[in-house]
Amino acid sequence: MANKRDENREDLKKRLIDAAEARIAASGLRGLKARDVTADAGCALGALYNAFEDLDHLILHVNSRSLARLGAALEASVPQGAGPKEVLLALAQGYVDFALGNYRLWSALFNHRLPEGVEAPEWHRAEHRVLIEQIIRPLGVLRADLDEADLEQRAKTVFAAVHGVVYLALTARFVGTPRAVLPREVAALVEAMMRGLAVS
Amino acid sequence: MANKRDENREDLKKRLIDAAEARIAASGLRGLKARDVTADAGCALGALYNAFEDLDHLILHVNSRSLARLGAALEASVPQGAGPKEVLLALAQGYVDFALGNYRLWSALFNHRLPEGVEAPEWHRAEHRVLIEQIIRPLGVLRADLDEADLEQRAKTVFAAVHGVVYLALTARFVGTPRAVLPREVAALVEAMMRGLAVS
DNA sequence: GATATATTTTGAACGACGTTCACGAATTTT
DNA sequence: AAAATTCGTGAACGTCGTTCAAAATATATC
Repeated sequence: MANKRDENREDLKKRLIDAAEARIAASGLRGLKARDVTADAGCALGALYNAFEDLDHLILHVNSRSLARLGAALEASVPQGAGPKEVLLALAQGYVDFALGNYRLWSALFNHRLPEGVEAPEWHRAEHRVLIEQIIRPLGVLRADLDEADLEQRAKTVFAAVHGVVYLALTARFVGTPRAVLPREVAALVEAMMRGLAVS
Repeated sequence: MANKRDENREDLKKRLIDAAEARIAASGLRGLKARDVTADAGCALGALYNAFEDLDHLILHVNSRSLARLGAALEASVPQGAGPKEVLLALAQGYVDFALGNYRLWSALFNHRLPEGVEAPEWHRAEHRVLIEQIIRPLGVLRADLDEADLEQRAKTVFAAVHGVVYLALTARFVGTPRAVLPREVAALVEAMMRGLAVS
């Protein structure tokens, strides 16, 4: 059997991702240290570089999990048999709730940067589709005139607008919305966008 | 005269900020190294810590300059004697242009983080007002029903929404809008927001 | 203007960090 | 069971931000 190796390998990877996820959730991307993670995972410092290309790629795997959880949370937040406006409002509030409830992991999703010139692997880029996937259908109902490509582009814009409000509220201490009024402001934004979109 | 000291001090500070600004503009926040900056400024490594509390506070001063330039750019982008909608559209496009034309300095504005628990000084937080200052008046015309506090809050939301689209387009390679369609999408967003806002 | 005092400049040294690598242990193949 | 391959190990390296004692310079005092 040539798979004791693979088993151990996969097991180590999982332990490392678990440990990294816990560290990020507890103290943010900045609090993630190779020595801590490997100690938590019960392996030597160098073993990390056997399992992953480097620390950045370990973070990519943590972010991969977060995107899956976010996708599931958004799906669960959509009410059954509701109109497009209710769906979009519910998605936005679901996004706010996820960001508030998983602040450091959500923040790692958008604050992590690979070194200049290094591109994220395609499998990871594809995972970001959950961010706009659920927006497309209800938006398509409001904007039956747009073709598929324009619709997808407009969904990205709608997501980015909501994300911008949430992001500045939670991470940029300067022009940010206080947390208490964040749900209200996001709702106002989505409602305004929908009213505006539906007409044109 | 007790000010040869102060003169030298201010001169060194200026040289350090100049050097840091050039380094950030050339290679981003990540490319900013204490040894490079002090070499560029023509002083010893330790002198940086005499002039500023640490590297983070030097970056704060670079960001301070960027905010001033951004404020001036936004002011210049507003057409004379135009209606509120034209003003808001022009401000948004001015913001896009500034971000595109000063990418790394603009990006430093939002990607720089102080260590956990350290707050930016009040003078610097106040400088961020340029981001919403010009939005308030035209928005107040569209929403005469809002009181001052709500108006300011709504202006932050409008800024954050536009910023979100620009930010994801320029820095998040995943769900980002291609640069070519960014002006169009920002215009669509602002128009939709205004139509929606004007009604409610 | 000379001496004393206060401040600043200097760069070697420190500790933290990500990453590498030669070696020994473990696993797979023959 | 021996040979070959792969993996785990942790000391060592280079880079970084930051500190600090000594040297240099500026100010204050007479």
